[in-house]
Amino acid sequence: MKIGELAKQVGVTVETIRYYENEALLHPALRNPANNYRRYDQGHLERLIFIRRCRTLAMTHSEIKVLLQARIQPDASCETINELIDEHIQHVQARMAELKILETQLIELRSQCHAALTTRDCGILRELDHPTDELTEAPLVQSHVPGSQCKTHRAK
Amino acid sequence: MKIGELAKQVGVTVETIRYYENEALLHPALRNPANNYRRYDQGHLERLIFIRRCRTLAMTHSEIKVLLQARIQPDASCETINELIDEHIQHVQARMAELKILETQLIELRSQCHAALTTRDCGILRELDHPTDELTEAPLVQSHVPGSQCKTHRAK
DNA sequence: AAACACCCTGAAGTTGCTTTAGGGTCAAGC
DNA sequence: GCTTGACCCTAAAGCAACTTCAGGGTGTTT
Repeated sequence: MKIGELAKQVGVTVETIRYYENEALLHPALRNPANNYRRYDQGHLERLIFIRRCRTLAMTHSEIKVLLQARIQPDASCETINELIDEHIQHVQARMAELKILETQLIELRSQCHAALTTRDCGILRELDHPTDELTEAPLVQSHVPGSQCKTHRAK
Repeated sequence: MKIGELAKQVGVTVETIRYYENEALLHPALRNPANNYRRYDQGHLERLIFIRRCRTLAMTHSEIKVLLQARIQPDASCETINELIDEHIQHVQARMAELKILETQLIELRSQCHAALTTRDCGILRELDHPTDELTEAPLVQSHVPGSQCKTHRAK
């Protein structure tokens, strides 16, 4: 099948597929010598689905590469896989803990101003300017809580 | 003071300070004509601390610009600020909800394999290959739960 | 005068894609 | 035979918030 059809079946854009080939997540497709179009088979399809499932689980490309490697070595031990997933769970949990702290701080901050005053009297700005306490030694967290704005582009 | 001292006082790297100037978060510093070194005053220091406090609350640069703007307009209404913080809190909460789902899925996945088997028999790979159920329509979440690996580079 | 800490600029790297620019291919309809 | 529109190709740039690198001055000490 051609790249567009593969994209539709898996629910990604063709750009993503080409990108994965560049990243060596997908094996380079065979090309139709006549027009240089990529040609995909069932193996590509299954591998791409696997990759996408890993991505929905928020794994990085390098993590996915480890799993892909394990996937084609049926006699190897799966200990690596277990460890990878365990670590990944810990990442997620650590991240949630950070966000929980962040939420608490933001709610506290928000409570400093309820009425619509002038900025001169706004407790929020005041707090940001002259931190009273707990916000002081917070972990520096990734901006704007990435992921929440994620677009889940599906091929149309 | 010179850039290195400012960096030390606030706890960021000098690169970050120069970057903020480029981003127009910080006003361009005056330069020492003799050697072109940047020269900072108390105003810069306070503004930088303000920015860093916003960053620890995971605000984006554009959000911070709004707050910085409000900060120097004491007679304006602070409604914008309240709305900004409210939206920001919602982002954080949405992100946490996503991660909670992710965690559930990962734990479920992990439960497929307890012993160290060969990959051939590993329930995790099997699950990733042939999704049984719930993982199927998950939201696509940012990779590797960004922020958890954050280094909080402090000037030394 | 060498050593070392500190300053400068500009560009590239990070992550996982998306978007843009510029250009071929192919099937259908006129 | 030619246009139209859908689909394919590559390479490069953009996004966020920095970090890192390359290459080169400055300033103080020994």
